[in-house]
Order: sequence, then C-alpha cells, then structure tokens
Amino acid sequence: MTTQRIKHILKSGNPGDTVTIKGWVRTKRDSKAFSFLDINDGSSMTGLQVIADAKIDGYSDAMKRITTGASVVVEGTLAESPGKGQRVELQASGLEVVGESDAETYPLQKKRHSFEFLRELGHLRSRTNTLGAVFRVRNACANAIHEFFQSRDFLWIHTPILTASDCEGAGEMFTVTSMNLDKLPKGDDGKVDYGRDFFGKPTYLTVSGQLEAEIMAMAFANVYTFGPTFRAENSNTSRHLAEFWMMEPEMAFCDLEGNMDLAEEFLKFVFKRVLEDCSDDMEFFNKRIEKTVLETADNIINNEFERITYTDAITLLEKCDKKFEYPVSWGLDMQSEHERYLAEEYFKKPVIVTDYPTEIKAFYMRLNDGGKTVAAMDVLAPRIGEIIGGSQREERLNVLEERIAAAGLPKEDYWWYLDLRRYGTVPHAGFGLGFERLVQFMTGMANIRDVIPFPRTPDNVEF
RNA sequence: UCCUCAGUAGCUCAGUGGUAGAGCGGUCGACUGUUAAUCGAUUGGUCGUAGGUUCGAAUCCUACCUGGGGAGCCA
Repeated sequence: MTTQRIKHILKSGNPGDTVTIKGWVRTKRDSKAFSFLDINDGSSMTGLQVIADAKIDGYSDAMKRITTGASVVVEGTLAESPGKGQRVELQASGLEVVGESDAETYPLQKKRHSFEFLRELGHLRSRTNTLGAVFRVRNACANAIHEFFQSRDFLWIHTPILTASDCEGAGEMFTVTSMNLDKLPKGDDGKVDYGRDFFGKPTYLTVSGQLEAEIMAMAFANVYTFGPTFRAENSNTSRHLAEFWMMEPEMAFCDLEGNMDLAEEFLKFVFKRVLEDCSDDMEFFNKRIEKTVLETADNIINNEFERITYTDAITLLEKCDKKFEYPVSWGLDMQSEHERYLAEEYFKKPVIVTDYPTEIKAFYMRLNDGGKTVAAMDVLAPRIGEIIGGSQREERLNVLEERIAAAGLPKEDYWWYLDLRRYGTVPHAGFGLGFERLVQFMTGMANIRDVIPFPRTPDNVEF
C-alpha cells in the first residue's frame, strides 16, 4: 500500500479503495463513538475527511494527542460520504500520530487570520488555505512559463546573480564583498581598494539578466531567463521586494510587433494553464480574496489586447473627462492612475502602449525614425497597471554608441554589449515580467509579500 | 525616503481622564454524521517602548519602535 496524495483521492478515489495518507490535522471534531478529522497534505485546497471510529486500536490515546497542526499517517478505506461537503471520506483503520502540536501554543486557528499576522509566521503560514493556494498557483505559474517557452524552442538560460556592471542603472544595487567590513583595505586616496576584493572590482547582485540574455539570444535566437533579481531600493509598498523573481524572454530576428505578439500569447497561455491546473485554488481566490479574479482571467484569455502608441494614449488622456491627480502631457511618464484608466475604464481590457518618448526610457531601446520616440512597449492590465515592460533593442552600433554617450554611461563598460552589434548584429526584442506581480495579478492578493514564501523587504530577512 | 492610520488577552477588536471588556481560540464538561459545529463553565493582560502632564493616564503630550495604507522608485 503506497501513500496517496489527497488531491488524487478527492478526484478519482472510489469507495472501497484502500489508501494511506500522510498530512497535517486542520481540525478535529469529536463525537462519542468517533471523531472527524480534516487532514491536509498540501496537495489541494480541500482536505480529506477522516472518520476515526472509537473501536480502532489506540483510539483514545491517539485522540488525546491529535490537535490542530499535528502530523499524522492514516490508513483505511474510502467510503461514500453521507455528510455534505465531500464525495468520499476515509474510514480509518489505523491512525499514527507522527508529531504532536501543542494546542495551547500553536498559533494557527481554524478561523481566518490577518495576512499581517501570518507574515510573522513565515514557517507556518503555508499550512493555511490562502497561502497554500497561493503557493500552488505560484508553482503552476512557473511551470506554465517553462511550458510556454520550451514548447516554442526557447532556451532557458541562467544569467549570473553576481555582476560587476550596473547594467541598466535600474535602481540601487546590493554590494557583494568578501572583504572584512571592519578592516576595509584603503588606497592612497582614502577610498576602499576594491582591487583587493574577491573579484578585484566592485561587485553587486544582479538587477536584471537582460543584457546577458541578449548575448545568448545572439547564439540561440530565442531564449528566456527566469530567476532571482535584487533591488536595494528602500521601497515600502505592496508591490516591491528586495529579492524577487523575474522572467525575461529575448528574441533575435524580432521586432516590436513580434514582441507584442509574444507578450500577448504568453499571458493568455499562462492564465489558461493556471486556471486548468489550479481550478479549486482560483475559485477560492475569486470567492474569498478578490471577486474579479476569474473575470480578469477570462478578460485576458478571450480579448485581443488593445494596441496604442504613447502619443495617441496621451491625446486620449488629455481629451477624457476624468480628473487626474498628476498632469498628462507628452513627454511625461504615465502615472499608474493613467495606466489604470486606460486598461480599466477606457478599453476595459489589457492595453499595450508603444513608442514612448526617448528621454524617459532606457538607452538600449531602439530609436524610432525621427528620434523622438523609442520602440518600447508596456502591457497594462486592469487592476494592476504595468505587468510587462519591454522593447525592441538598438541593434545599430553607431546609434547605440550615441545613446550610451547621451546617457552619460562609460562606453568601455559596455564593450561586449557593443561587440554584439559589431559581429552579426540582428534586430532583436524582449520583455521583462515581475513574477510575483504576475502571481499577485492572478490571485488577487493585495500584498506582494504574500505571494512569495519568504519575502525580503527593508528591515526584514526573517526565515 | 515622504505622507497617513494603527499598536489593548494567543487572534480580531471595543473601551477617548476615574475598578481593563467582548467574540473567537485554549482548557473542562454536555450534546451532536460533524465540516467556521452547537450549548455551558473556565482560562487568559507590564494596554508597543521610554519620558512627560495630572490627585489619577489604555485614554492627553513628546520621542522612538513595529505594522498597515498611499506616494516616490520600479518589476
């Protein structure tokens, strides 16, 4: 007899089947002649109801030791359940308490806890309904990402976590060093001598794998990165983490149009796959967390994304009746209120805004004819705003050199990036997506700290 | 980092100058094919920390700490 996961029992177990389950007790309800146990093994939202008859061996001893949170192994026979709420239940023939859980100190109750409280219980909160559902969806989401790209012959490439280049100037970086901070080697000028550090130069945790992804795309055509990323910004919001996961596809022989097509296909695929893989969890989110979750998913899957240029979007915003807190004017970056208006109220579906003013975008984005705009794209989604940001990259050597100079960046740091334009350059494009924000978007979870198992934020590295 | 709100029992909260409360949880008991079970009893507090005002502070003032929401930065 092998152990079975509860989700399979719930789906396809038949009365009469002999099964063994291993999991944790969510609740226990005693009756005179028997007890009801709700056992969850993390494989599904719903647990399996166990009926432990008082006549089974060691019943009274086991019942004394079984409390909420205890770990148990139960063997028995499945039976049709006369009660409401489940198709089958497990009539136990054997009950083993593996680990007790002191009811007086175990902090999780059957009742709903606040997410703030659960964050203090990073080691226990995954045993709750909501966080359990979150991490199953997160897993399904990661799996769908790989499935999407692998089926299209994209190579998953592993870009470095340690880097010496502040590649995009994309925010504050964490310094990595093996030097003794109490005895830093100093040069004649009194400054820290990084020449004596591990790598011989200042080194940081990566803020993006994009530039390295471009290198790999110039060999494999289609690649994607999916890994951890770090930002040392002192950001205290429900949308920021110091350590988060980012996914970035990069495609050679691809322009902005192809980039937009891929982004749209990608989101549709991932939403669809997660709805299939985690239907119970998604229904739970829709019912208990955010009542528009399924509607949003449906909206993503079944609508063609609207495509509009930045210039047209600004004209539209200027003409509309809506009063905005921040000004709308060509040349200014759009605020999240503007983005949300476009996606939520005006178009009522995802919107891809393209061709932003050159001044407000990064140096590597391809300069459009006339030079006023670059081939950038942001995918704006209802309820969350920007979910994807990307661009066609500048593949022309002379133009890129000018852009680097205009940005005030040291050309010599980008020698290899420029080499890609010297040797077999091709039009290419890609985008980036914050993985936790995608999970947030899907589940309706309000705070990003609740969609990653162990969130790292300013002043918080517990667990 | 800035603005703003909050911190009282294990949890969620009420109490706004005069004897520290409720619901839930825990414990004990009753009842029950239960499923947020129900009913009764009971347990449980350095009112975030440190100062100050006052005859008297959970309550008013100051500073700090922690958390939430918003903004900026961004993914």
